Amino acid sequence: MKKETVMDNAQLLERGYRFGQELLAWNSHDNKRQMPWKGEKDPYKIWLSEIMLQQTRVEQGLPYFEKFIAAYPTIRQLADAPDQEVFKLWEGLGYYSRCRNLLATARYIAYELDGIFPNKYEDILALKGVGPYTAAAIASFAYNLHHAVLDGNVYRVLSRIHGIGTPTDSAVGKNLFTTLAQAQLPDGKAAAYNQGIMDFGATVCKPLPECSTCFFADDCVAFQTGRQLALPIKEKQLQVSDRFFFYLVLEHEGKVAVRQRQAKDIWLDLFEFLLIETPEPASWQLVAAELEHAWGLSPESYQRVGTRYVVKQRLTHQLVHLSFERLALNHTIELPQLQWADKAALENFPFPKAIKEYVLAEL
DNA sequence: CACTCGTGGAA
DNA sequence: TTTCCAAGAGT
Repeated sequence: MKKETVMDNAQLLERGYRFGQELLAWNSHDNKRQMPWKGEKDPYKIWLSEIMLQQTRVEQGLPYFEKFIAAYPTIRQLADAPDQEVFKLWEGLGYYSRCRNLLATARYIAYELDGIFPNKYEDILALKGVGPYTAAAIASFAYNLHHAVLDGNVYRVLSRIHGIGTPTDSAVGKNLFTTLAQAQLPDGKAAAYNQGIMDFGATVCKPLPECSTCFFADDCVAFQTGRQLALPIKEKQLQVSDRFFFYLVLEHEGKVAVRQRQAKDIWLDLFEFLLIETPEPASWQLVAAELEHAWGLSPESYQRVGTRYVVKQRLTHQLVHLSFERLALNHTIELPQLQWADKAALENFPFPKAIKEYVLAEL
């Protein structure tokens, strides 16, 4: 009901049309933002860049894009790469399910679709790791199909120019802005408009906006009513919980024991050391007891070497407290999913950022 | 569908 | 220091 109330507003639609025309002019003459994939028509490169930029700043994702294109110039080369090699290239970029889905989709296109990237919106949307935003981005940039992108920039721009206070992180808000974004997409200009509105949101209509340089300030409802800093509205506040990871870095004859995370949890598919997780900060006594109880490692079977290494890693919903303790074993042991790697070979394993930093600093 | 999945930079 | 949030998607 609310959606129709807004969409039936002729004033809003007219404002949206005017914004589209002025945005296209701005994009042609005043948009100075440059990115290596801008104007790119190779769907592989567009797809790769869009996956990498999900919830990721351009400056952070750009070096990864360059690395991937250098290593895998074509989608078939990506499809043929070993998992661990690709994860190693993705290491540090975060949201590692993107990497898993990237590989699955590359192999699907290379071998099920004979290397031909889909060119219909519904087929693009069906790809693993591709949602409404990425499908619209690929469809418009590669094929100029009439699909409007809706990302954080677009939410911000639309909520401000129209003065819409409906929370963008609500179901109602998502439907409303999806409909509105599509409704004001200029005919035949999907690629330029989509690129323009995201650049506009990133360089002018930023969280802290530069309204004095904005071409639309005179028509912007938020600016005219002094609400540009209050929009968009988000209603949900995220909860951050503490977790305590105690890593036992087992060493024997120049080798280190590592294993791959397999649970549906943070850092799925990445590597780590033998882990004891506790609900509260753990004392060495507690860890030593667990070490003996769970894996039969008595205090006589190892020596503590080096110093305790402690670090905190903040994730979106968690604050992980990591402790590392090096243990030199008298005898090697066999544990499920545990593999002994040469220290020099650790650089081939993809680790979470905090563990990689530990490896570089201490091993 | 509410919740979860990293990391880095800015305010 | 803490908080926000950035070219979102999967479940």
